[in-house]
Amino acid sequence: MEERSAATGEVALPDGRRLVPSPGESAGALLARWDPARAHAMLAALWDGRPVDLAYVPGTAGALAPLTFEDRAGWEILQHSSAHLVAKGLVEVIPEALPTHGPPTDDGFYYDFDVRPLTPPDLQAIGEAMVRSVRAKEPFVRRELPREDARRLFASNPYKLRYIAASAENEAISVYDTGGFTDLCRGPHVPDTHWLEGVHLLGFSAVEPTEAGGRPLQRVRGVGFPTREQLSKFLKLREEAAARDHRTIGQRQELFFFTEQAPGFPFWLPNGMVIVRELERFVTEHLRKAGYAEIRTPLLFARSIYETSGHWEHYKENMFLTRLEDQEFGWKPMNCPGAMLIFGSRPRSYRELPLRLAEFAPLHRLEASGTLHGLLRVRELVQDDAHLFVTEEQIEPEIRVLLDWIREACATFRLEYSFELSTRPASFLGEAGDWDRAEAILARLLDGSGVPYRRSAGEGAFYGPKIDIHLKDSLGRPWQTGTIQLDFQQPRRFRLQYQGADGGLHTPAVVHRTILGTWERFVGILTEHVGGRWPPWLAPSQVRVLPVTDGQAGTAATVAAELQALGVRATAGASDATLPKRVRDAELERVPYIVVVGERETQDGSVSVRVRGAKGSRSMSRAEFGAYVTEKLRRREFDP
RNA sequence: GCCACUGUAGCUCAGUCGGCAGAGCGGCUGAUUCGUAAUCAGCAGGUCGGGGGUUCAAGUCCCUCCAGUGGCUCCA
Repeated sequence: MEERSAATGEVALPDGRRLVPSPGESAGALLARWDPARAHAMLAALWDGRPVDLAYVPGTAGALAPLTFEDRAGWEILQHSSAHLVAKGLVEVIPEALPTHGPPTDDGFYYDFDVRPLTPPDLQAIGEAMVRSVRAKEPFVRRELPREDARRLFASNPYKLRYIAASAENEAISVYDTGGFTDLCRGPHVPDTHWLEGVHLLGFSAVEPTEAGGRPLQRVRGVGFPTREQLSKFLKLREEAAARDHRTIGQRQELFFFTEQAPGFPFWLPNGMVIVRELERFVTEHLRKAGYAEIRTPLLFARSIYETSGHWEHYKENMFLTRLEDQEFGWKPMNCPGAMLIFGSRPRSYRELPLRLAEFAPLHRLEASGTLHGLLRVRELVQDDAHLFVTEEQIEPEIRVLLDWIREACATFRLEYSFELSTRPASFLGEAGDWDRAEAILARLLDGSGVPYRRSAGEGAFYGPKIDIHLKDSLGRPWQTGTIQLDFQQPRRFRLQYQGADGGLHTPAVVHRTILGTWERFVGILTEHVGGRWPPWLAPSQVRVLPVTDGQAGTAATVAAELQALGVRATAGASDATLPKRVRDAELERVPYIVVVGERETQDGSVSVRVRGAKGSRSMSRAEFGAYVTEKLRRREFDP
């Protein structure tokens, strides 16, 4: 806590200095007096921990601190001010538009309007209006109004009236004027529109109406920077991110493709399949060590199975259904029913627990057409799935192992991840008490793991709470991959039992879990993460052996064959183009190792190796190179 | 599913006012035999997303369906 000065009107600053404001001196003026060198970067202030405008005049003693774009709070203020600028521009272009609200988000801001559907020319015109406002350097001026005046001011805007009605009786109603545009707002704001020089509109879309029966609102999204240089940097980063898009790389590297005739159903091409199989091997090796057994269960089940599992009631809309001889069947959207049936197929003993059953089967989910997104959201997918049938005591140690394994796996891929704890949804199976218990267990495990996590109330699966792992794509959008779900409901519904040491019959708990999630989404994320530069162990083509001329075609074939015998994916290239051209092709393919053999190498049994990402080439013996590569592959090293 | 936008050669894209469908890359053929990010020449390749309409004439205008993109909703 900031120490309050006893002396009336004395203002404490972050470095411990105290200043006495002259009458009417604003926070901005005080801060400029305190630190003139940094004054230009200050866009707002904290007064006793509360964000205020620089124009705010502190009447009493208190603590004052500057806010800049570098501070999260300052960043948000600039985003929010940018939203105001959008509203000003949009109302200039479409005077009958009703602004609703325009908050900052994780990565920018938006402003929602009740207005006819927008068009690209609208956006263009709005942008131009915003630029005019920025050039005019219009100040954000705060006014506080009596409620009645505020109601009159916004009489034509029911959304703003609702905010006024919802605000606390004792709260001042404040509005901000910006070059003739007035918006209801708590503030604070940047001093003037010139601060918004680096604002950039990202697009617009319809959003669901805030209330039933209302018409959809139009959302304009954007991001703000205090300077054009910072905006340019951002745009450049985005451009680079677009080049890493897995859909682009997947096409270039021939990893997968989609066709209009099967929307949302990926075709894995030979190169992509190499990656999937390597990932499968990576996970399967772990399963063997960690005491899992593998199973294979049907892709189709009669409706009654889903009625038992609860999917019929809670997931039917997302299922592909089909009729077989007058009976309704559904393609399985998850592997759990099959695992439940196997557990229940004969009497079980506590000695068999924990029973860990893994199944990598194709799953079908009828995702809405508008949500499909390359490999990141598909309708047919394969999870690295397993179900752990456990006693109550085994829950914690089993999940702890899973959390460790997730950390280890992410380290292998150098992926940054975050955990999310999702709790009981509105539509759930079983008793609230079971849920509380399960949620408490997961929370305790996460707390104990020391990894920060987010809590999402109401986001759990219908049968239990879960810990989700989130990975981000190249544009920073988060995607759920791995998941750990604790389920007391399905075992009960399937009447699963085991005989305990006490001779009695007990119902096991089930941990549903995936580590990488699905091959589809994981390969998609990983493609963007590595930008198509696959770690050698995953690279579809690991070594390209190039002869300098036809004369060394035999040498190239021999070298490639030697490497293949070591289990390396090596191919000998032809000499159908100039060497620089063939090197270029292999570089663009992101092959980790390009080996050149010419006359010299043929003579002395060496190879000239070009390692992806390294400058130049180096010479080594064939045996040395073979050992080098196989060691890289064995250790699953990230860099070649 | 909702809103907006987009769909032309394998890929990236041009195609003006409605008037003969184009380029680069890739592919194929030939020449070149090349020392670490593009050798040269020639050739092939198109139901202009599908269907319907307007028109003497449609890649271009209108309707409709499909798919994709960005959001929303939903979710691994």
